[in-house]
Amino acid sequence: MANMQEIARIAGVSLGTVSHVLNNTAKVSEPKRARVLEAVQAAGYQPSQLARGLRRDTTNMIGMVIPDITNPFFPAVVRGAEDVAFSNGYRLILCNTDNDHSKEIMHLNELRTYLPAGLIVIPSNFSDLTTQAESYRRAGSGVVCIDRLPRNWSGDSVTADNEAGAYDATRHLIQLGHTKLATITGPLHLTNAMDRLGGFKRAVKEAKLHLFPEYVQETTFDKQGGHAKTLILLRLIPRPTAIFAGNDMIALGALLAVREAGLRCPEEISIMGFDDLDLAETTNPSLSSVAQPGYQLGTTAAQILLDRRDGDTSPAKHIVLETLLHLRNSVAPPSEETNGNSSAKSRRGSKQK
Amino acid sequence: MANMQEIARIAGVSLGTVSHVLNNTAKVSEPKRARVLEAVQAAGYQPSQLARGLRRDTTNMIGMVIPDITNPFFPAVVRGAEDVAFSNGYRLILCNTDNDHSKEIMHLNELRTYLPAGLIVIPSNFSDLTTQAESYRRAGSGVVCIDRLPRNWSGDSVTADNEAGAYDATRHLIQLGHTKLATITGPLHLTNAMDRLGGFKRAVKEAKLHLFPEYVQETTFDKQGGHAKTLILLRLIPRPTAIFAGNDMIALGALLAVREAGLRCPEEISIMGFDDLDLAETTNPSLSSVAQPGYQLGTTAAQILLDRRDGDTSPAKHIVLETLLHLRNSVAPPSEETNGNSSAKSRRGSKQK
DNA sequence: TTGTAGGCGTTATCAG
DNA sequence: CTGATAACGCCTACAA
Repeated sequence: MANMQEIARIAGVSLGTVSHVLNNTAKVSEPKRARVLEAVQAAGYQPSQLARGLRRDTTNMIGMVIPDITNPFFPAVVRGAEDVAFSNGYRLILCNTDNDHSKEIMHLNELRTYLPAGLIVIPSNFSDLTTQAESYRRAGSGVVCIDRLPRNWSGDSVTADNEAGAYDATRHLIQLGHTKLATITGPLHLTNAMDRLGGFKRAVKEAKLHLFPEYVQETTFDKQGGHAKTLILLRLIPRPTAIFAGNDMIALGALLAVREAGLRCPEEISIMGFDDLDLAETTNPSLSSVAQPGYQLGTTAAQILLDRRDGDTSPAKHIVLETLLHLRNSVAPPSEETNGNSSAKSRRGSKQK
Repeated sequence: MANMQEIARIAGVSLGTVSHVLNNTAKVSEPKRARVLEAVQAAGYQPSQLARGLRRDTTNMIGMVIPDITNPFFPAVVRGAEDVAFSNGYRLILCNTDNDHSKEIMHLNELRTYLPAGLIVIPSNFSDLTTQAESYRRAGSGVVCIDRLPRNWSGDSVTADNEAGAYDATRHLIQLGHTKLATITGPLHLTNAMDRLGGFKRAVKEAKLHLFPEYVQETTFDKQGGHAKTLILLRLIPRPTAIFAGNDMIALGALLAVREAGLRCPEEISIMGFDDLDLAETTNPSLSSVAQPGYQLGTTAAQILLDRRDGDTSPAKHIVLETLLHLRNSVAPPSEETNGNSSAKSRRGSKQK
C-alpha cells in the first residue's frame, strides 16, 4: 500500500502538507491541494488506521461485547449499533462472551489496547464493570451498558423498560380474568430478568391476587429452560392458567411443553412472551409478547458514545426505551373449568375487553 | 496505560529485554525474566495491538464482511468464525454490506488499512472481488469467500453443497408423487441461489417432468418475496402441488400466502425450505428444509485463514460442506384432486416411502 | 544474555 | 502557508 510519503513524492509536496490537506488541519494553497488530492486518487491511497490510531491515541473502532450473537435478540441490537457507527465512520469489533465473566474481562482488557473510540457492552453477568469502565474512561473512551446493567453501574446506559413491559403484560392477563398467574424468569442476577419479575409482581400485587412461591420459576433465557420449568408448573395444583415468560425463547419452550402435556394454548393455558422476536408471529399459536426495541437499543448506545466523543460531558445518561404489548393468539381468557375458583365478576370483566 | 518502557523501568531491565520475554524471541536469564513477568502482572500491562500491528505489519484482527447480521442465517456463521478466531487469539471486525456493492468496497478498502490477518467475506453481489483480494494477498493477508462466490472467484472458498441439497429436496418431493413442482429462487446473480435452482432443475429433468417456465420465480431472499411470488404461483393453471423455496424466509412467506389463499399445507400444497433455521420447527406446519451447516461455514473459513497465516501455501481450497434434508410437516404426497393428472403409478410409489 | 537504536505510517508542533 | 522533525509503542537487527 502506498503511504503518505509516497503521496507527497507524487504530488511534489512535503509529507506534512499531505497530512494537512487530508485532515483539513491547515490552509493549503489550492494548486498544491489539488495535486495532493489527485495523487491520493491515483494511488488509491487510504491512511493507515493503525498508524493514525497510534498517533492520535484513539481509533475509529467501537468495541461491542455481547453474550452471543446466535441469540435471536442480539443481532438487531448489533445492527443498530453498526448502522450508527458506520454512518459516522466507525467500525465495530464484535466479541461474544457466552455470559462468561472471565471471557468478558479478557475481551475488555484486550479491546482497550486497540484504543477504541468506545465500548458498548451487554454485561455478561452480575459482574462489576466499574473498574474496567474507569480504566476506559481514563483512556478517554466511553462505555455504555445496554439491555441489562452490571451491579453498581453508574455510567451511561440504555435499557428497555422491562418493569413496565412486564407489568403491562401481566395486567393484560389479569384483565382477561386470569387469577392463577405464574412466571418463568431468566437468571435473576441479570437486571432485565429481575425487572421483569418486578413488573409481574407489581401487577399481581395490585390486583390483590395470591402468588404461590412455586409460581415463580427461575431458569436460563432459553427454550430448554422454558420447557423444563413449564413441565413443573403444569404439575402444580392448582395449575396456573397463564404463564408470563421472561423472554420469547422461554415462551417457546413453554409452548412446546404445553403441547406435549396435551393441553391447548390459549384455551387451557395462556402464554405471554417478552422480546417480540420474529418467531413470535410464526409459532402455533402465534405468541403474544412484549416488544422491545432492540435496534434502537443499539443505535442509541452508539449515539451516546459518539456524543461523548464529541465532547458531551453531561452526567451519566440512563435512557429507558418503551416497550409495547403485542397481542397475538397465545393468550385468551381462562376457561370456566380451568379457572374454577375465580369469581364470576372477574370473568365478566375480562369479557368487556 | 503502562507501556513497555514503563515495565522495563519497573523491572530494572531494558525495553528490548521486556520485548524478548514477552515474545520468547531470545533467551533471557531467569531472574530478569521473573522480574519482567512480575512487573507485567503488577502493572496489568497489555501490549498495544496498534503499535504491534504497525510494527509487525499485521494484526490479530479478522475482517468479516456479511450482508446483514439481522438475517437469521448469518449469526451462526459469524459465531463459528468468532469462535475459531477467538480461541486462536484473533478478533473479528464485523461489517454489514446490505448487499450493496459500493458499501462492500468501502469496507474492504478501509479494513485493509487495519492490516488484518485475513478477511472472511460473504459477497454482497455478483461483484468481482478479484482485484480487492489480490491487493489483500499482496499485503500478506488471505481472503476466504463463503456461502456464495463472486464472479470468477479463484481464491479459497467454503460453501454448502447447494446444488446437491436442492436436488435431494426436489427428488424427495418427486418421490412423494409430485409432478407439478415450482420453485421460488433467490436472486439468480447469487451463486447459491443459482446452484439451488440447478439442483432443482436436475431433479425435475431426471424425472422427466415438464417444467413450465412460470413455475420458476425469482425474488429476494426474504419473506415478502416468498409471499408475493407464491400468490403468483397459486394463480397458475395447472397449479403446482409443491413449492421448493430458495431459503426458509421465502418458504415462510409462501406458508403465509398459502394460508391467506385458503389452501392447506401440506394437504393441498407442499412447501420445502432451505437453511433449516430455528424457525423451521416452530412454524405451522413445521417446515421441511435443507439443513446447511452455517456454524461450520464460519469455523472452516476462519481455520483456512489461520492455516494460510501459518504458512499454508497450497493451491486455493474450495471446500463444499454437505447439506442434510430435514423432514417435518410441510411436505406430503399430493392429494388425488390436486394431482389429478399424475399417474397412479407415481402415487403408489410415493406411498411406499 | 542484554542493551541500543532505527523505523513502521501518522499527526502535530514549530520554525521558516 | 509549508516543510522538517519529534513522538506514538513496539519489534528486531545488531552490537556489546
